Amino acid sequence: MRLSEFFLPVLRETPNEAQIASHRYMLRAGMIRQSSAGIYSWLPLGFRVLKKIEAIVRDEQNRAGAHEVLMPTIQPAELWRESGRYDDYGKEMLRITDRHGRDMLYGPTNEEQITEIFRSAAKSYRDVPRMLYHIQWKFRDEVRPRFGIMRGREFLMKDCYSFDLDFESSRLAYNKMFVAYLKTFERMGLKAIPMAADTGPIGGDLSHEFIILADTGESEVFCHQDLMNMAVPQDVDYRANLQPIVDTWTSVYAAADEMHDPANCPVPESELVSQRGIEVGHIFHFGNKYSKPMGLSVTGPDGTEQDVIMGSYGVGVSRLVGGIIEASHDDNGIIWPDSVAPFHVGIVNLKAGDDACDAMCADLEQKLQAAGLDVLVDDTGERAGAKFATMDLIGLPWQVVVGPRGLKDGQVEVKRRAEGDRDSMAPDAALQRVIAGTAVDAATQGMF
RNA sequence: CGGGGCGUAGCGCAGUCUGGUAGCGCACCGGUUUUGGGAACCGGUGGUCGUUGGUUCGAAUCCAAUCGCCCCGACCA
Repeated sequence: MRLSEFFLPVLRETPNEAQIASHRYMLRAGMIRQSSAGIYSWLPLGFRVLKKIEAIVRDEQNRAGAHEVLMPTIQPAELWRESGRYDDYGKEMLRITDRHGRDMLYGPTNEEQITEIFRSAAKSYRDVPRMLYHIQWKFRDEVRPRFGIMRGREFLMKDCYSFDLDFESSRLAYNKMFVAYLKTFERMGLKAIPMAADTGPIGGDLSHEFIILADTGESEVFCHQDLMNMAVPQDVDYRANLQPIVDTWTSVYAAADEMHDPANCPVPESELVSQRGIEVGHIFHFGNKYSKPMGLSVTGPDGTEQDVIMGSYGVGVSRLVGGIIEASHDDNGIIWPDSVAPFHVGIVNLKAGDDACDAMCADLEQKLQAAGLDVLVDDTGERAGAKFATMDLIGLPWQVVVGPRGLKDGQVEVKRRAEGDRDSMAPDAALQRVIAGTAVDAATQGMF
């Protein structure tokens, strides 16, 4: 991609409404634009990150055995009257009346909708277990949207729903999602802590929040230090028994500040870690909370009708964009993990229009693309300092600097955004270092 | 929903107290000299001062209403 042809409206100064790092940088790096309170447009750079995160979430859901569907954003009120939540949900639900006077709503979540879909199709115990998910925009009319994309009113969420015959089977689904979440967040370069959570308005008796660690996070998390270094399982067989993995992760102390009681904490202070964090995922087992009132049942092996046992599993996809920035930035801008970077490498042409520089940049771009990397070439007429500042701001993992001075000696410079140091080397060596040093996520390969 | 703050050019701000017809920096356009960490100089473009009503000879400025946005708290993917 040539920057001279791209749409990247960077801001040199921070808009005064943006207080936290992710909001400031998303606005400055031209990733998003605010439409109204808590509602944003995604510009090309932000859109690429959002889509890459979505692709990774999708890939892990598929691996766990869930099937993707797509439900509408607008739902009929009748469904919510069936579950009883139409009256319970309150002002957070955006209610709409269509031209015929029918009560509709913009979905804040999809338990009712998925229950309706499943009940119309599932009749026998042979139709379960199943897991269905979708990645769709939600709307919750928050009283106070804030922190940019992190607590918007409109947000992109992956929500998965499990359908099982009994509790024990449902627990297997819960465990699959638990493990899938560990892997999903790790794949985005995040350290996620699963924490036992209140089941809240959705109800039920088994629930975990997944909190990613970031110094600027909203809530404080207390946990045993062992959790910090716990290895996320690789190459998981989702048909195998996952209970040992879940047990390993849930046996270690972890609590949000409202649940944490320093006086009665089982972990000695020397082993206790206190960190700030952001909730990016939440999984619930909620039994027959929806299946019972909405009449979702199947005929069991013994010929009796049984309520289907359900769970729901959410990931805040758009929130993750902000969450990753909160977890990974410095004073100069964003530092993207390879897997979700909008481009893996930025080539800085210090003298656009110079034949040698132009040719070198084009050659590097072509070879990096051939190796499967997403490449942004700054071929604008900006001065060097401005180009460097923009590159640091948008946070691409690698920068390759091509200028007449270095090129005279057959050298280009390679800079790793995270560490900041620059090395001069021959172009071939630069290619090799960047290609070898980039972990392109398979789910994002060739997306753009 | 309680408390606080702010709406003046794309962004950051001054001007409001004390009314006299809008300004600064950056950005943008043209030119010259420059060119390896946000260049300098010259010349330009761009604003119904959030909106509506009122007071006044005259309102960004005073009064009233209204809309929007942000921050703190309670609540949430």
